[in-house]
Amino acid sequence: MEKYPNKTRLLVALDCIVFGFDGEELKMLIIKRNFEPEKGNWSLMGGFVGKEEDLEVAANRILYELTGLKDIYFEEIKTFGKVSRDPVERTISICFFALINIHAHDQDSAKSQNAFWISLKNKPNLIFDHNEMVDLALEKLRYKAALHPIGFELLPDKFSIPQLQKLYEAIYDNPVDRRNFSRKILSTNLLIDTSEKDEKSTTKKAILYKLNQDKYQRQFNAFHYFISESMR
Amino acid sequence: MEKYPNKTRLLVALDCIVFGFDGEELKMLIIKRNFEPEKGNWSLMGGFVGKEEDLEVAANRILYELTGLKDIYFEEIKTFGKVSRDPVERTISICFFALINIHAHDQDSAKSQNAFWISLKNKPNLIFDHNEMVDLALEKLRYKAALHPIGFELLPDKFSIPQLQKLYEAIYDNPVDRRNFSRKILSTNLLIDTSEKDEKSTTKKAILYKLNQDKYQRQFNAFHYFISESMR
DNA sequence: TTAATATTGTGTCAATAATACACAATTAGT
DNA sequence: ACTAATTGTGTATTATTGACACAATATTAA
Repeated sequence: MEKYPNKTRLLVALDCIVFGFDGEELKMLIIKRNFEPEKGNWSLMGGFVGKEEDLEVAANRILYELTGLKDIYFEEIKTFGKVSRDPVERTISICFFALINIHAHDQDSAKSQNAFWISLKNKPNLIFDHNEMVDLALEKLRYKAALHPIGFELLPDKFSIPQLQKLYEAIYDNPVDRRNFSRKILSTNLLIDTSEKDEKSTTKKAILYKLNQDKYQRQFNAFHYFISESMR
Repeated sequence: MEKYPNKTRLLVALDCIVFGFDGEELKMLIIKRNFEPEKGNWSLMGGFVGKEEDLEVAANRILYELTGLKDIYFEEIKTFGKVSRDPVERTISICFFALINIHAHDQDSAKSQNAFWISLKNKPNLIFDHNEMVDLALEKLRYKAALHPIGFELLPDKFSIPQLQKLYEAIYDNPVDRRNFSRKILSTNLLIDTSEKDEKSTTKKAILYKLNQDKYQRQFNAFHYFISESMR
């Protein structure tokens, strides 16, 4: 089994920031720990990598345990590896963030993990280096969403442009010009008019669009400049 | 020592793609292995993370062993963790790329590691998943260099705009319009005219510039769009 | 000494994109 | 039908990009 002699073997964990959007604020899932160490304190969802488990498989497993969802959009951020980052025993943690439609996840899965949605603005203190992880995740989300059509992952299948705008305003905590935003989004040709309207609205009902999945996947890595530099 | 019971501990390695530029072509350092496994074959420079060694410290150690340089620019790419990626024993590898001035590194350090510079265009087959790592490193370098002034890390302290242009042409394997490139670079105000000239040139000698270090560090994360989308 | 050659620095112009706005249309509730 | 809130679309100005031309500098060879 151990064929490289005299080498150190370490615990390898994954920790995940799950972002969601409720129509008003950017939210994330955190866990109230009901186990030691740090029982009762807040942490990110995580888990150890199994002996015969690929890293990607472990990430999907952890996201599934938390949300009951498969094929979630997620992205690696950084591997945290300070010697004493976990005071119990040295653990390397591969940190990633995931984006989900907040209304689509399984409530029971979240409950079983003791998970709660909180607004990024009221984030409590988290254990270990998890605060640093969240800061980096938000930074990466902002970076990525400014250039690539990543925001759609946080919305339902059908959504209006005002909804999308509110999402961007929540991500960047900054107002966006309605007219210019709409023009930019429509010029990408990523949206298909469903000819339905947003019935939730109390005044003029906005047109609901869906993603052009083909184009979305083909052009995902293209630059779009959704958000101007000064706002990021 | 082992305080999380029943959990798997894994070997944790680092593997590094070191890029350099000789004035004509984009190059990288690879190792001819004189040890088993895969003795005689080509691989990336790497090493295991020590028992009491921070990840960042290990990365700097490995880069120092290879190049004799400290404070090198490097950036994490991804952590590779397929179960059977190392056929000898399961090993997680944190992959990163580094950029150095090819003329500044220590030849003896490279020799002691059995390292050689090769052009990206003549890259031989590498062991394990190292080919995949190089592909990803090049992709990340192209992405990053298109938006951020990362290219300067590959040049000497004093360099001309034509030199910088040749570097970008090498990175993207594509010709660049001289006039527009020059305008774009100068408009960033990142360059300071040293009022010296490039004596290597056989015709009109180009002006040598140096980096405005202050501005470089302050605006590193600003978007610059050095390279148009169609070229990346 | 001058002409030829290669390369560098700078300039122009049209097309495109970004920014800052204004106005008309839709819907629910008075 | 009038009001209030919100949505969809338009327009004028400014800034940036992309395609191109030309003059200046340095070396080499006639």
